[in-house]
Amino acid sequence: MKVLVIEDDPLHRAYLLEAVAAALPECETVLEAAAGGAGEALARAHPEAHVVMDLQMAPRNGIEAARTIWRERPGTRILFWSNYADEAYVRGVSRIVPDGAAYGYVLKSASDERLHLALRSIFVENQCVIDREVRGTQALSFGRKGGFSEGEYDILLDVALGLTDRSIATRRNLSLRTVQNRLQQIYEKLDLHEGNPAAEGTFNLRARAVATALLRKLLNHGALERAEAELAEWLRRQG
Amino acid sequence: MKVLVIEDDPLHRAYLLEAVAAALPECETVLEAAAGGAGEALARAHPEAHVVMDLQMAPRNGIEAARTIWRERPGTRILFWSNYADEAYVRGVSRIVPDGAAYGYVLKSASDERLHLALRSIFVENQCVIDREVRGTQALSFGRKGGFSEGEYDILLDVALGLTDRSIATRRNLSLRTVQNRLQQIYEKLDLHEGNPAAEGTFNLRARAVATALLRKLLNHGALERAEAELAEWLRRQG
DNA sequence: AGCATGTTTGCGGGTTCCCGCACCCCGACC
DNA sequence: GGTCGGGGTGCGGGAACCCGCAAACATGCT
Repeated sequence: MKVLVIEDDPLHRAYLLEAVAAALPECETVLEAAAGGAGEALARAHPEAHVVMDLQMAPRNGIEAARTIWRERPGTRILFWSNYADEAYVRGVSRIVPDGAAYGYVLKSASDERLHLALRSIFVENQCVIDREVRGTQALSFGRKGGFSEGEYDILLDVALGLTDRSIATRRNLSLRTVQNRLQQIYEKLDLHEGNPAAEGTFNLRARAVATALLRKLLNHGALERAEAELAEWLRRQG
Repeated sequence: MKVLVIEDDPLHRAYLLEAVAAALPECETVLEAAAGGAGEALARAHPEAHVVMDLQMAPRNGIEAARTIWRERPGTRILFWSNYADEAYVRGVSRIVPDGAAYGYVLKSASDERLHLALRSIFVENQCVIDREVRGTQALSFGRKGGFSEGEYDILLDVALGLTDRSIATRRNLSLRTVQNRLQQIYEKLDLHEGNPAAEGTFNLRARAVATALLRKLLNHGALERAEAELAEWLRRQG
């Protein structure tokens, strides 16, 4: 068995190497990479290696790296080991996981035993392991409780990027009025109206929506960067 | 000499404790706290202790903790040890440092020697130490190169929070037209016009400004949270 | 004083945005 | 077949926003 560790923080990387060695004695080679790009290259060179990686890395995001790895070999088992359970991360991961692939999501604040257990469950038993806290935000995200549908989330991203209603409409192949309708639903789900009683008119709803989404960690810097890259691509194609 | 270490990541905290012990043999007591609130309490109990702390902590931000510590004892020497040199962090720190106080800003990616040197310079020699990279964003922030003035930055924050032009005006005691003028300058400094050739009208400038500020790390989650808290306070006072 | 520079404010118009109302389409269920 | 609910669409009005123009106003320099 081979395991590839991708983590930019040297202390955390050392801790991970130790944890892998302790939890997986049957693992004969442990590879390490300090950045997303290097990790992708190593994964390409070792097609049978399982992966455990951080999500928050600069300059190449963990989600980007995971996406290219999974695109090249959809069966790879990946354990994400992250500091946060932000909805933006959770949603970003579940967006890119291929059908039937085993993966895990463990918080860095978890105990050593949790991490060891997750390592064995995924890489030996081929079983998905999602931390309880992460499950929480997952349920909150996809359940009825003010959860955003895929389409609504896309439009929220477009708004956060600063697109006009009209350009969102052409980009998503919708009518202008439909875009505005969805915005209405987004405002509703973000409780932009209920929160403030007499504070009517003090807020620009469009900007306020982005602010509350950021404060609730529904959006974060990584998600914005990815969306910005896609937008630039689309703009280029558009001419 | 006493040193108080405030850092939520256990691995990093252990590393810091070791570094302090190695670099400052004259330090007889090392206190440690795993959160901002606990750090403030310990600082209150040990008025002569110097502080070395992380900036990015949940739930109580490092800047918040530093502010209350400095408010209670403005002479305290604080070394900030952070992962990032985001303009939002740098600006946040220089906003709260009292006149004449010695402080330092060292990146976690710095070498052991750099950290040791900084520890001795600040706590023994009473000298400010700012990492080269951090100095870079500092110069970029306050120089002529598209740097934002204090007032412009405030308005950028208000816009990011989703306030209306009118409410910004009343909050900052300005005319509505002045607010819009400053917004114009902000759009200019953010290159919202130059960047896109024929992409006229595809962007909502107000939202686009927030997006690019976030992407350039001029704003980040912590800054937004602080601004949101201040806004809530102002709204309550307003009635 | 005289002048230059930069900031603040008012006015007006063109555009975008917010949102209520009504219509259409289509799958679901009786 | 009927009808019912949800999502997409068009129309229209009121508000907010973007921005050019010009008049005050402060400030600093000669």
